[in-house]
Parts: sequence; C-alpha cells; structure tokens
Amino acid sequence: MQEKMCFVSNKEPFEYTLSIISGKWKLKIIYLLACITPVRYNMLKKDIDGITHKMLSTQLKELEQEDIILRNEYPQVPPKVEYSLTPKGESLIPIVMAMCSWGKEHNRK
Amino acid sequence: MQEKMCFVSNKEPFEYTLSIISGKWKLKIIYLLACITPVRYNMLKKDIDGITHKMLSTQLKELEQEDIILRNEYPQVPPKVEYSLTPKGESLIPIVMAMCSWGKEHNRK
DNA sequence: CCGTATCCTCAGGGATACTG
DNA sequence: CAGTATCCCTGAGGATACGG
Repeated sequence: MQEKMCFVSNKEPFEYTLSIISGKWKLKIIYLLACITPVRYNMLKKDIDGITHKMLSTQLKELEQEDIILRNEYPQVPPKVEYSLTPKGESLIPIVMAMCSWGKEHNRK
Repeated sequence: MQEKMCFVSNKEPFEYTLSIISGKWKLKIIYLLACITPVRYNMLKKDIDGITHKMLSTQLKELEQEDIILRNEYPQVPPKVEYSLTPKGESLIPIVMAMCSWGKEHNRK
C-alpha cells in the first residue's frame, strides 16, 4: 500500500520544535524569560504587548507542561509567582538569538 | 509623560523576525524550500500536511511580498510555477537548522 | 497578586467552484 | 496546473467577574 509521497524524509524534529514554539505568544514569553530571569507574572504581562490575562495564563501553563519553563510559587500573601527557563527552555536560547540577529540584519530603518 | 515601563530594551529586531516567520505555515514552507529548491506549487501542497489551497496561496504571496521567496512562472500550458528562497530567505536557514537540531535533541519519540 | 471560568464575538481559514 | 472568489462556519481568544 502506497503511502502519501513525501519528498522530505525526516520532518519530525522540525515539526516537534514548531509544535512547542509556534503560536502568537510562546516565543515572546521565552524571549523575555531569556532576558530577565526569574520574572514575575505581572512583569511578563506588562512587557508582552497586548497579551491578555487569559492568554498569558494558558500559554504559561502549556510551556510549563512541555518542561520549557519553571513555575515557582511563594506561599505568601499577596501571592508571588516567578517564572524561569528550565534547562530545556534555555537550550532554545540559540534559536532566539538567531532570530534576534536576523531581525537586526534585515529590519530596514 | 511617562511611557509604559518596559524592562527589555530592544525587542524590535526579534519582533520583526516573528512578524515574518510566525503563523501556522510560514516556517513549514521555508523549511521545505530549504530542502528542495526550486519546488512547484503542487509539490509544496503535497508535502505540507493539511494545508489548503487557499492558505498555501496566501502564505506564499505574503512571503513573496516580504522578499523571502521568489516566484518563477513559466509561460506554458499547463502553467508551471516554481518557488525558491531569495537570499533574504536563505539567510533564515540557520534558524531552521537550529530548530531541527533542537527537535532532534528533545523529541522523545 | 495570581489564576480560572464563563460568555460571546469575529475574523481566520475550510469547502467548493470557477478561470486562465 | 496554478490561482482567485465566494460563502460560511468554527474556535481562538477578548472582556469580565469571581476565587484563593
């Protein structure tokens, strides 16, 4: 039985990375966590332009489930929660850096 | 007048890159064009899983407008159109490669 | 301060048909 | 074969309010 003909053999690693990284907010969060660590929820919200409460929450939770970020909750009142990159998350930094320098290179003006 | 406090100074290059690259399909297209060049419309469609006619068209057009890909139309019947990366597009390949190897590293089967 | 739930809107994008 | 147009629907995500 002939499967669908596909000319690129091993797309899986790339697609896996995409599944982690893609979406409107994930990379912005990772970028910020690469710059300031650890960072509190409200600072993330302030620094990510246009993100809503709900989106930030869900995105953070997803990244946490993928073991990209670490959630550290301080048992105090008022609550304080800090986020940081896991080692797996830190290993994404080269990609972020590459995107940065590409942007510097090609962003006219 | 105090502008919104922001703790990461120069996000623009990164955001620019994101604006080019983000979306559900852009990077997949670029990835394929990095693997097989030049490539015809129908082969792209076959190799990009689940993309619709309409999406592929619009994404290709957007990438062309950003000077990431090149559209080469052969004046014959039936029509033949080939796409390839521009130099600007090729300069994205390091990012794609970085994503590939990250995926290889971290994708537990 | 941080997170979740609920509701509701609206535009991204799918299905389909048509053209050169 | 490659691309456009039209219609239409669905679900991502915004606004809001409440809870720990």
